Amino acid sequence: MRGDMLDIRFIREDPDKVKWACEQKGEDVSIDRLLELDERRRELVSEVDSLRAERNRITQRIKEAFASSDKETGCVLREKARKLSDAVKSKNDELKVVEEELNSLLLKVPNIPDGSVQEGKDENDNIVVREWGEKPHFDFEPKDHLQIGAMHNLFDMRRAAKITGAFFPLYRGAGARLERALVNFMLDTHTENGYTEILPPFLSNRASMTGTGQLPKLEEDMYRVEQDDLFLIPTGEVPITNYFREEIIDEDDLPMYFCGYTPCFRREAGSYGKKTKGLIRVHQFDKVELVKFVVPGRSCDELESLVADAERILQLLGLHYRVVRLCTGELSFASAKTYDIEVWAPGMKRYLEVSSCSNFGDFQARRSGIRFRRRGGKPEFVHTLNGSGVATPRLMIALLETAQRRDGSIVLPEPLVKYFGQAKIDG
RNA sequence: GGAGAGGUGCCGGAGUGGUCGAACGGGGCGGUCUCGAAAACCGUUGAACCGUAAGGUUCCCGGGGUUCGAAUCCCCGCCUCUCCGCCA
Repeated sequence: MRGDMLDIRFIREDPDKVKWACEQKGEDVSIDRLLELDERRRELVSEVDSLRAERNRITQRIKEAFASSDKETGCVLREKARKLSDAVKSKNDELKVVEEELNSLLLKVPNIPDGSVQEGKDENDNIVVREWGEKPHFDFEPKDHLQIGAMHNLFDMRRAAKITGAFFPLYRGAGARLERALVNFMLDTHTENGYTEILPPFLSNRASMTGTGQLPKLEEDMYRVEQDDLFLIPTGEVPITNYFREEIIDEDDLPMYFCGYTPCFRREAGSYGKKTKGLIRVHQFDKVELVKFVVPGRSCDELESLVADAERILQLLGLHYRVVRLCTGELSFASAKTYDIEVWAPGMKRYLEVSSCSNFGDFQARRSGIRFRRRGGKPEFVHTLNGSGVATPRLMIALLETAQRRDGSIVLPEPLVKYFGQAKIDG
């Protein structure tokens, strides 16, 4: 359906489409400059190649000359080869400069929205594609998670701020145990459903961050360990997707499904004060991530089932939610198509995004060199997908607010009981 | 952190300045044989870039350097292994 998008060839063939994508996603990249560089690059490559070809021919003759003790010819040729080598070098340096700029521009070109995504500017253009369950009714005024948390001493944001800084969470007692229970419940649910569990490193290097598309754009949004040039992962997507960076996967091994628990670290630069009460927006949160590697033709269907797999968590917990298809303007840099899952938090009286499920097409695979080979064929890029299945803080918010009773106790949904160890939080 | 060893194709493993994109073995693929299979035998089997093509160029962990010429020599980095130290 879609070709080799974001391949330089694709950009060459359909620059308008790429420009449109940049516009839709609000990315400022000069495609014209990029094409200019591309053309210059090809010119230089030809020049360097033919210079080298000639150099190689002479080099061969030098060998022969010396082998037949024709020192004179040998020396003359050697002088000639030396000059050619110098020429190769300077042309090649020129080429490197061009390639460097070309490359850095290329890395800033966003993925192209899939044809099934509606055009739009902001969240008002997102489309609710379905809802599950309904908003619970209370015969009392439901408390929000902060009130509930305070009542049962589940978190302590104030002291967490002392330890680290504002907006770092700290769970305690039943709160900590509930967090742990949720993570385990989700992991078990997904592994029973065919996902292989991964527990990856929580820091990633620059190459990995570039591979999944966090870099270069989001450098400022990530915590960075300067000394080692590593980044704290903003999502489990990064380490899990990069698991296969620079590899050629056997076709028979596809599709591959992985899930993994990781904490996620986000600086959330500039977002203070923006609906950031309590646990809703924090610098560190836990998440179970789902990642798929699939054959190109399958990724559309795989996205639908990925969303369904994430939804299952909320269904099992009996939480009302809706699924939203993001418009072009709301898509992330790397995404071709994204569904958000928003769970209803009765205390906050609003929907909270707990999952974002995306099809990246071959965008990430291309950047990270993740390929597969069909029988007897040439390597091709896989398609990658991922989604949260799901993020805990907001899940916990929705759960606490939904499961509260008039007396302030929390009655846990049945599937969670064996993980939590008891059916109720009270007293 | 200290001392050594090493990173070569899908895998194992040669190669230590030209004739090497790379011996040899295994695997894969195709074929012969067979009722079929195994075995045996024969053939084939890396990737990227430029080019309509013919063809050319590059790649032996990554980056620099020496040289007419580097997988092969030198320097830096990354990674792996062994030993010592330290530590959860």
